[in-house]
Parts: sequence; structure tokens; C-alpha cells
Amino acid sequence: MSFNESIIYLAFICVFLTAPSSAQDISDTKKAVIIQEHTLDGMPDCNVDNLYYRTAYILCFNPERKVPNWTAYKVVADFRNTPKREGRLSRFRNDPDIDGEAKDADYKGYFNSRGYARGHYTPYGVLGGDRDHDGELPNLEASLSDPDDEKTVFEGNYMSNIAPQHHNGFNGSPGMWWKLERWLQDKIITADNETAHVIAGAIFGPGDVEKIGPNKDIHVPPMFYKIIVINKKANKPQRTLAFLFPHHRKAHQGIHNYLTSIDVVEAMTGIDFFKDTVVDEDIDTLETWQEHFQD
DNA sequence: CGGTGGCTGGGG
DNA sequence: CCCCAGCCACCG
Repeated sequence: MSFNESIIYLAFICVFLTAPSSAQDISDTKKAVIIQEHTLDGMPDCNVDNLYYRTAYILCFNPERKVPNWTAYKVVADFRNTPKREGRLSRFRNDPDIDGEAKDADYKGYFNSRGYARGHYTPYGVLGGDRDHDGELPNLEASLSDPDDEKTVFEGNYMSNIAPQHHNGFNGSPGMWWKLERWLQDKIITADNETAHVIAGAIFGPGDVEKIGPNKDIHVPPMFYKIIVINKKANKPQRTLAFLFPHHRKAHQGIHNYLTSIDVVEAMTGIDFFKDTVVDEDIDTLETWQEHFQD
């Protein structure tokens, strides 16, 4: 082997050994199943190196800012069967597929000093259910828990599904992020037995943002958005909603004030969320839905 | 990593 | 009043 051949050989070995850090170990078959589940006719724009496929959601991670660009997830009534958030199911976890992500400890101290909580994009409350259809559920009682569905809950608690969010007035009650989840999960999914597809994301814009953590490398999003498609059902048409939330802790005057259109979110992010015509973006949003948010 | 206890505000 | 959903901190 010549010197040059040795270099190429070593380079190949290095690439091979480091490849799993950016390429999740998952079969194309399983990818296709997850895409079918969590997207509507096409993946929202994302650098392919930053896409991660989880049972309960698809993640488009932002490695420079160490928070998600977006996550996309389906919500049905069964997915709300997440066990009570205690014990091993409550803990935030490192993402084994991502190097250099934010760690749980990196957020330590910011709750008291700045009011930042570790805010889920894909919510804990929709990580449950019998995802593998074997009749067993995740369960706080370990001996009763289905390991496969339990892993789905663990994945939702990966730090790659997390960004700093103001706890008071945004992430927690009575914040906008909290309020919208309560409305979707409790009213639309549970009470009305609808199904929905959601895309939750952050918008940074061109300016500087606050950075937290021991290395000051976790970027605090100045805005969040959430696009909700309530799926067509029997006699009801598909309905769409798009919210644009400034990330502040002021008391909000009803989340209906933050309704916008999918087109606006697409213009601000540069992301095409729905490639084809499955989502009728003309059905938007404010006039149809304002009445539901007179809170 | 798991267990335990505390906090805030919503809602019945 | 209680329980709930979001979280946090501390301890072993």
C-alpha cells in the first residue's frame, strides 16, 4: 500500500467510524413508515444531515443553535396514553444519535436566573399509545411496560426535542405554548376524537439572540410557530391553523391573537411545509377559528 | 439514572 | 378542596 493509498484508507475508516453521528441507524423501510405517519405528502424542508426519525415524531435539528428547527408529529387519541410523567419517564435524556447536542445539565440554573424551562417541541402528552400494536402500553410500573413503546417516550424526552422556553407565561400554564397544547389535546383530540398533524418550530431571524449554557452555545429562539392540520373526517373537511408566537413571558390576551397563515410562516422560515395539495392552505385560519379561542 | 418532593396556574 | 400538566432541585 502506497502512502497515498494509506491516507485514503485511513480517511475511509475515519468516515466510517464517525458516520453514525449524523446518520441515524434506521432502515429505509422504517423511515418510510415514519414519514407516512408524521407528514402529509412530503417532508418539510430540512438539510438531510439534520433529519432524525423517531417513532413519535420527525426531528429537523439545528446543530449550530443546538435546538430543533422543527419537529413534525401526528396526534391521535391513543397517543395521549402517555403514563404519568414520573420516575424514569420524567427525565430528560441525551440523544444517542447526535453529537454536541445540548445536555440536561447545560440548562441548570437558568430556570431561576432567567426563567427558562426545557420546553418540548413534541409534547410529552402525545408520546404514548400502543405504537407497535402488540396490545401493550408504556407504563410507569416497569414490569408492566412495553419496552418498545417505552422507548418512544424516552425519545420524546431527548434533549434534541428541547429548546429554552420561558416557563411562566409561555411553556407552563397559562402560557401560549401550554394553552395551545391543552386545546389541541383536550378538546380536539380527546373530546372531539379528531386526528391532527402538527409542525412545531422556531424562528431566529437575522439578528443576534441570547445564548445560554456553560459554553453559551444554546440559542434561545425569539419566536416559535406551530402549524396544525386537523385531518379530514367523515363529514368534516380538513382544517388548518398556523400560530406565530413571540417568545415572551407577558400574559397573553388569548392565543387567537397569534393566528396567522401557513403562507406567512413559510415566508418567514423559507420552509415549504406541504409539498403537494393534500393540505388546502386556502382554508386558513383566522376567520374560521377565532371563535374557538375566546379564552 | 431513579426516586422524591416542590413550584405555578388551570380547572372541576 | 383536589388533581393535572408543565416544569425544577436535591439526594443516593
